[in-house]
Amino acid sequence: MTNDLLIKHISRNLTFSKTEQEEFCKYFFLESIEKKAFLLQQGQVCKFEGFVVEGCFRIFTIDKKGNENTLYFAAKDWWLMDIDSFMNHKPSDLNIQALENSKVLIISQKDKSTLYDSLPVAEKFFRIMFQKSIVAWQRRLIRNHSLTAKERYSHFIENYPEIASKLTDRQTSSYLGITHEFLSKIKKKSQAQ
Amino acid sequence: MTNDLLIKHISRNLTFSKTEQEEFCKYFFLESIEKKAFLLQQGQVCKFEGFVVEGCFRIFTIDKKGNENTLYFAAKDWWLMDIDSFMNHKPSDLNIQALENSKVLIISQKDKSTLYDSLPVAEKFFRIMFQKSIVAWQRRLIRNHSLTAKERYSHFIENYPEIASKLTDRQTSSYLGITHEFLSKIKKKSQAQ
DNA sequence: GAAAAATGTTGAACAAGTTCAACTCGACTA
DNA sequence: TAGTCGAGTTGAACTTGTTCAACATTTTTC
Repeated sequence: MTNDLLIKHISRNLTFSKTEQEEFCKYFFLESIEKKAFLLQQGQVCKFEGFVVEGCFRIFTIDKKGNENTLYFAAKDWWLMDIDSFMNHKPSDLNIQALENSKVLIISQKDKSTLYDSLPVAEKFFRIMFQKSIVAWQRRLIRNHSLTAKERYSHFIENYPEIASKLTDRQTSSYLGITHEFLSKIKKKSQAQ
Repeated sequence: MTNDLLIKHISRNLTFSKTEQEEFCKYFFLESIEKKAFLLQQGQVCKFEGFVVEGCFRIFTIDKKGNENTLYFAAKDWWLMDIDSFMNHKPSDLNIQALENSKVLIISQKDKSTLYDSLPVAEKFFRIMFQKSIVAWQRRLIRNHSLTAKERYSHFIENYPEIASKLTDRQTSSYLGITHEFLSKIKKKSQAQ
């Protein structure tokens, strides 16, 4: 079952009964996305939430100067959406693009509200997920303020080696908040040592 | 009642019945904190969650070089805690300090679990709060990557004038991720124009 | 399999932001 | 009342990271 991964993921955080597991999973359907295809493009309203089963995605914005800014990467076991757009029914600033052929368990916005109503423990589950997510955002902000580009790069490849290995330097640099030219220079320097 | 503000705050996001409001509020107690006093210091485990009723707080870390890094400011109507420490019962990296004489509605960790169990709609409420918080963190990260220090400063004082007016330049600069010397130079330049 | 397009590399000039040290000013304290 | 302490200012030298342009290399596309 493709839902096995989702159930395992839930169980890492909370104990669901068999019935609860089934109720939770029944709203999700599996979708395959080809490399380079977009699950969401800026301007669209995000009407789904996704859980990555296979592959990898990049979530990024494009600013006024045309620079891409990567918010995060989502590999297997990660959730995927534009929360702002999803919550407030407004056009998204984000692009969600597959970095390779991928599979995602999708739940529609409508079904998500139904799920919350029918299964109170789903509220608890997502409340915990969101809490964890905040911790990650806070830590990333502190790293951005207190570490140099080189230190952030090292941190990234050490902590997310599987993701890092799938990326082009341009994608990595847009996550770190530096230019790709400078990343190239950082890499050269660390080789030299 | 000191709980009026809390009830108003909830109502902005969700509709609670009178009974639910009472059940929700009964776990909170009001605490007064003097200017410069700490609600939490790094090394301690965060065993509470707070809702600011009056005053203002600064939540910050101190890194290895001794630099202060402000995560956020919490004025009236904001929530206050170290989520990581609270969730995982581990020593906090954060300091929560009152910038002026302040009042906070406090709920203990123990009562928070009781509240979640006794009032399912509390799960929904905090789930929504956390979602909103993530949106704010994501936006801040993008600003940090795509705007200059001067632009971030302008954004801050335009969007949070009440908070900004209470801060010293050192506090502001530690929020923006720059040195206080550089903030001083930014301010001088924008005066000149 | 060739052409086109995107990716990575390098250097030189530049801009943004830091560091350190010296100085001013007010506020609190003995 | 003097003294100290923390906050803000300024300048000079420095470091980090950017920009632009040229070129090499790989990947994609037809």
